[in-house]
Amino acid sequence: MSKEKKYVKDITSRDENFAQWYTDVVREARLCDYSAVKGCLIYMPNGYAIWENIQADLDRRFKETGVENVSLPLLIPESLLEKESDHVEGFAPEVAWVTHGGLERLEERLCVRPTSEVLFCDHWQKDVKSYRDLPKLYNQWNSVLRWEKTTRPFLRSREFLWQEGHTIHATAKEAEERTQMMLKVYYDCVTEALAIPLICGRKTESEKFAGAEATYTIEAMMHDGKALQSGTSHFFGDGFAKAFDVKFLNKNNELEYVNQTSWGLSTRVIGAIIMVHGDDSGLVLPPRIAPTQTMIIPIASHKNEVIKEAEKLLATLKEKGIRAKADFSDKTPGWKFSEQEVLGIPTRIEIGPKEIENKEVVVVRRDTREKIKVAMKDIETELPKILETIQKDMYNRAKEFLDSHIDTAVTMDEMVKKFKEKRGFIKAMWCGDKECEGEIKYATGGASSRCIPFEEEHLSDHCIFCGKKAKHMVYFGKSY
RNA sequence: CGGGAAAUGGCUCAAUUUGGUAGAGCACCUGGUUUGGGACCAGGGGGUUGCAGGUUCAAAUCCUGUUUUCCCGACCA
Repeated sequence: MSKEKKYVKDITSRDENFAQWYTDVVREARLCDYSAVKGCLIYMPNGYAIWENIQADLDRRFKETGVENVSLPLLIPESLLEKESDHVEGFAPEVAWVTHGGLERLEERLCVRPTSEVLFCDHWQKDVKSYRDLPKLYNQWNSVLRWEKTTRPFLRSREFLWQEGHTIHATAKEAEERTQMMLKVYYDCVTEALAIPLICGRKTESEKFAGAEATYTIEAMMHDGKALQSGTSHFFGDGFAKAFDVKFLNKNNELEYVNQTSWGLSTRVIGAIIMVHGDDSGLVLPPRIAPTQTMIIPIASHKNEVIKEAEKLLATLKEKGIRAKADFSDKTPGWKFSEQEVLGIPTRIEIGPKEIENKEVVVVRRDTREKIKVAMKDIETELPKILETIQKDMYNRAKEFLDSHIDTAVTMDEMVKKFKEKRGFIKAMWCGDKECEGEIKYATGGASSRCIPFEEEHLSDHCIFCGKKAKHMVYFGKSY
């Protein structure tokens, strides 16, 4: 990988300085720009279009499970935020406040939503009367604000775009099922559309969401071996319902509290796409969510014949539903090749006098740079196949990377040594104690528990830190 | 939030050490020649140096504050 030929200048080598490489790719691919306020991003067309495609894919999946979209306000009165104590405690350090309306000081300050559980509860408290009103399966696409200290484009910003789903149910069982169902939706979307392999499972007590009974997560591994929590789904039981008095009459005419869930996935996954698939030439986008799937590059584009053929090709591909563009500018072909690569466009099609003569085109894959000659008449059926192959190959390569960077450890010495020598995750047994979790993090220089997988392996009988009886197998890793 | 670095045209940087009124390459615009891995020639437009104060005859340069960015750490549903 380190010998990888660099076709694009101005991007730091990935293995030389991963953090700088990330920043360079974001800038060179023109995904976002900084604004006057720290941590508040300008999503530029290239970046926003990726998000729109992720939205479209997820939204479709949500609706298939009966979810409806709604829109709740931006502001939350302080008194409302304070109703659920764990929740406030968790979010208090990172909320921003509106204190004035015009020139006058407000009687009660308003927080800019860091998440909207309390707003949904407040609404449902009034709206829900009977078991016939349940379940409510709501989602909103919006942005939220969390006053982070350290910010990085997409990975951790103060304002970020996401969707937050909120549901209430008559029974805990139904809510718990919904929690896992939505995690599965995330898993399917991220693995299928974003070609990012995942591990998933339950968060430990100390890592779960403020106010939740259980938090489930999908975790991806970046190229530097660090974990990125890419989506979470929470089961609340009736904790919020009790705090907000959200009750309904069941069939026996008895008042009961509802059971609640919430789940979110943010523009952070764009960071994951960059760090899982990108290389030293820039972005590499999975075909399914790439805003442009193929860039037609006419060669010797001053020739009428070439332009005419390229235009015909463009029309044919668009007709077929492929997101195709053509670059008819007077830049040189070499420039256009580099541009296609920086932007991560999955394929380019080279078409020049030679191709026209032979009634063929050259398709070049972004991920492997493989050149494929395709007969002109077959391109509309061949290109979709090539795009599908790229999608699969990208997933498989990332999966291979993930699998080969997961190790196991039975003793602390072994774990510390392995974290020092190799990037990635380490599976280990754990007694369930918060203290051991903290000690492991300290001893390894920052590896936290990522999740307790749904299917645990038995590596030993004892907790890796304290040696007491092990309760769970946990994935540990350094994270973003 | 701590430690370090930085902020000069869209980008990368020079001029800062030793104060003297901002320069280059790339990008952009016009015309021409080019066109198979970031083309070439000629001409042109664009910045008072992140912001606010201070010192000085004079500040990109020195001082103070502040904002933003980057790197490392802490924190982070």
